[in-house]
Amino acid sequence: MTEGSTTKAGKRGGVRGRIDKRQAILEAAFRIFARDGYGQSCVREIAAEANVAKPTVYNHLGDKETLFHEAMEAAVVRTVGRSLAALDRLREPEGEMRSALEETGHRLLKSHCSSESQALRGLLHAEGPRFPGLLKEAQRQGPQRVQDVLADRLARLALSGRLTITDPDQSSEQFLALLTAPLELRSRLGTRRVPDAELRAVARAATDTFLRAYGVGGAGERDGA
Amino acid sequence: MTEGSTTKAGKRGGVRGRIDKRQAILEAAFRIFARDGYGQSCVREIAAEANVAKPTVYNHLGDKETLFHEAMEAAVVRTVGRSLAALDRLREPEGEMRSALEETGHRLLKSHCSSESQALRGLLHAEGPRFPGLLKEAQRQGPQRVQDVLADRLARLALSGRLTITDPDQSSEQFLALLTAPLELRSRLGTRRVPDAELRAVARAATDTFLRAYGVGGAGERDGA
DNA sequence: CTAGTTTTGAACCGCGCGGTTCAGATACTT
DNA sequence: AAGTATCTGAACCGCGCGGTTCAAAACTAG
Repeated sequence: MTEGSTTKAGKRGGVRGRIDKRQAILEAAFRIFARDGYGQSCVREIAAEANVAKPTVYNHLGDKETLFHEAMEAAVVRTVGRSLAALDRLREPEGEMRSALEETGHRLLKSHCSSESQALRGLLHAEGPRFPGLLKEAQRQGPQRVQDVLADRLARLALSGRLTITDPDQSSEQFLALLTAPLELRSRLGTRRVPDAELRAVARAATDTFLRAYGVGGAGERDGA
Repeated sequence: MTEGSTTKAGKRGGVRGRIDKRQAILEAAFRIFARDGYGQSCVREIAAEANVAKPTVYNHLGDKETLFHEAMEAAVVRTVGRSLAALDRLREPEGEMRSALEETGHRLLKSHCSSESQALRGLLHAEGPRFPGLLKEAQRQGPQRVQDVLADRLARLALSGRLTITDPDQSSEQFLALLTAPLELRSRLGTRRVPDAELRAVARAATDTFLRAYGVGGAGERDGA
């Protein structure tokens, strides 16, 4: 990525043909890989999905492996942005802690459950062992970054006396755990679509527990309603 | 493992044995599938791993798909037992709540991080979408069962006044979330071996947070030491 | 021992894959 | 206009796969 516009940049694209083939190929590749898995995907079909001839694929990306590698990296970049954006709500939240956390959680979950995110995690899980470098990178600038940024936010909130956490990294890890882990089972490893109401419920439950443990006052804010 | 002392030595049999070929094949198949993924595995190699001729594989299990299906189901059965066993510690725990939860959590994590469990989850994640029936069954009698049994235990503890939870199912879900989710990142999706000390730390942190939220007294037991 | 079942190795088949080649079509540049 | 870089379709190659066949072997039962 980042070097997309080297030589052939900046054309206006007709609906067909002159768009940046490379990106079209990478997106199509990700779709096919996500659907069939790496081993079951064939380059032919990827080319078809991208509306491109097979040699074109091999011109832009020499190899099925590097095609996969590149398609995955692109997907990581696309995905991580949405998760990080969800955390913006936590910088200097105005209302009460509960609603800020709950909404942040809900946004994180929506990003987490987007079909692209789920497909990405599935593929990483599936082919990660065969692409250790890719896996490491993806984790570092994906979930790890989200967790770090959230830790920063939580630390600020603790400093301003709105949370009673002492280890922001651990709290961040655990808040994310309370959010995402339940989805594993509920979405059947990403196979089932989870209705938004359920996401909201999970976010609410996570926030509840988190505030019970780390809300101001130490006793947590028991919420009867 | 477990293949070392089979009963092949009973007769003058050479290298090949009279063991239940079928099980040997299933175990070998799981090993190869786990290592290479479904699409990249070839039956030839599975047969070799099982010390068996290729037609024998097709005699016992007619098809690569059903071979996979069956191997996975066997692995599920093998795995779930270990996790359920870890929960035994929670029936009428004698000491304090903290140590019981912590040790239970640690055992669950050890089971969760066993190479077989990790491989199983990886394969489910990888090929689940192509085997929806298998995925559903595996989830139902795997994680779902663990979560349900834990909920039972927690409910008993709440009833006897040792926890202040109101929704055992949710608490079970969240305790498991606090345990397993952090491992996703730390083990790099099961690629990295996590040292036992780290498992202990995660179990401790999970227990800490859980008790802060649901320990007796509502305020949770803040534990300095 | 005989009779019967299972396992074995090796050869075989058809197929679809990853990857390449090439001549011709297409689009941008000047 | 010509010139250049790219894209295209189709054919092609070699290979290894899933799956089968078969006759010889190994083992079991009686």
